[in-house]
Amino acid sequence: MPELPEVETVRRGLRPLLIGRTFTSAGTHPSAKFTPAVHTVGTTVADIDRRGKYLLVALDDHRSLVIHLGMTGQLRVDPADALPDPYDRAWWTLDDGRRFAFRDVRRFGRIAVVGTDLRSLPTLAALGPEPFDPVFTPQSLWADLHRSQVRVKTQLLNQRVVAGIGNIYADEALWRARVHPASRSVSRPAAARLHGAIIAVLTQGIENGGTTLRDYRTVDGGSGSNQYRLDCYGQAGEPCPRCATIMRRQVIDARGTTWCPACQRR
DNA sequence: CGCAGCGCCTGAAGGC
DNA sequence: TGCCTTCAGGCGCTGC
Repeated sequence: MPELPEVETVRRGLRPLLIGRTFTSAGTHPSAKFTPAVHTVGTTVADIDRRGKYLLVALDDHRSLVIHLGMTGQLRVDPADALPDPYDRAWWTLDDGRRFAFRDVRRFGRIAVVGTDLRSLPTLAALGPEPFDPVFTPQSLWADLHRSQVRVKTQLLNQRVVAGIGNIYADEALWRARVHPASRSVSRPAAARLHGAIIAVLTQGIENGGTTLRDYRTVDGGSGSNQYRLDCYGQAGEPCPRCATIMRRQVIDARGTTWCPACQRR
């Protein structure tokens, strides 16, 4: 599932391929999740940014093409003679003849085109701080978590306390900070550890080009390597890398969750 | 306004 | 071998 490190890796791969290119035609799957893509025809890509898990393709008319990869989304730039994939949900012809494609088997992804003000898209307006932004501090994390009784892991996933975390990096950060995922309150020292752990696991994820468990691919079709560096996610039944206690898995607020019952106490 | 619950999707994997 | 069921889960929407 593409989270911040995966989207950031895609962003970095896409920039040299798309910046300066003009969309000369576009087509989509009939779902309204993808049809807005056609409104970019005739524009030129000025830059590619990211906000949380959203890819922001800045266009030369000051609008932005916003792409969320959902669960199974992939972005590719193919040669002119490449065969289209049956799971391509949106595709653009570029002025150099190549083809830009958004492949998304489960169709959990979506596309929007917005004007100058990105906040006009409610989902972007509601997003919490970027984890690498200086406004995201141990104090702000504690204060935001403290405001709600919702379980800490669920708050990390809701994109309002901080943007960009999904199930993999939530489990990793909580493990690293030694915080129980189902906790409904977190001490100041625990929030400080969690703040550092969030930044650390996301930084490591970016450095490793993302986590490829199944669908996630880089722009060139390659895999990331962070799946070989996971301490917690998917490690249920294995010994904890820190204390050797067998790691446990349980569904918490409808999300599969793995933690160490010894290191991560309530 | 906060939040719980539901629906969207389909391939993979497991059971019989 | 083949059919059926279950599972994975981010997010938009609805309604309390």
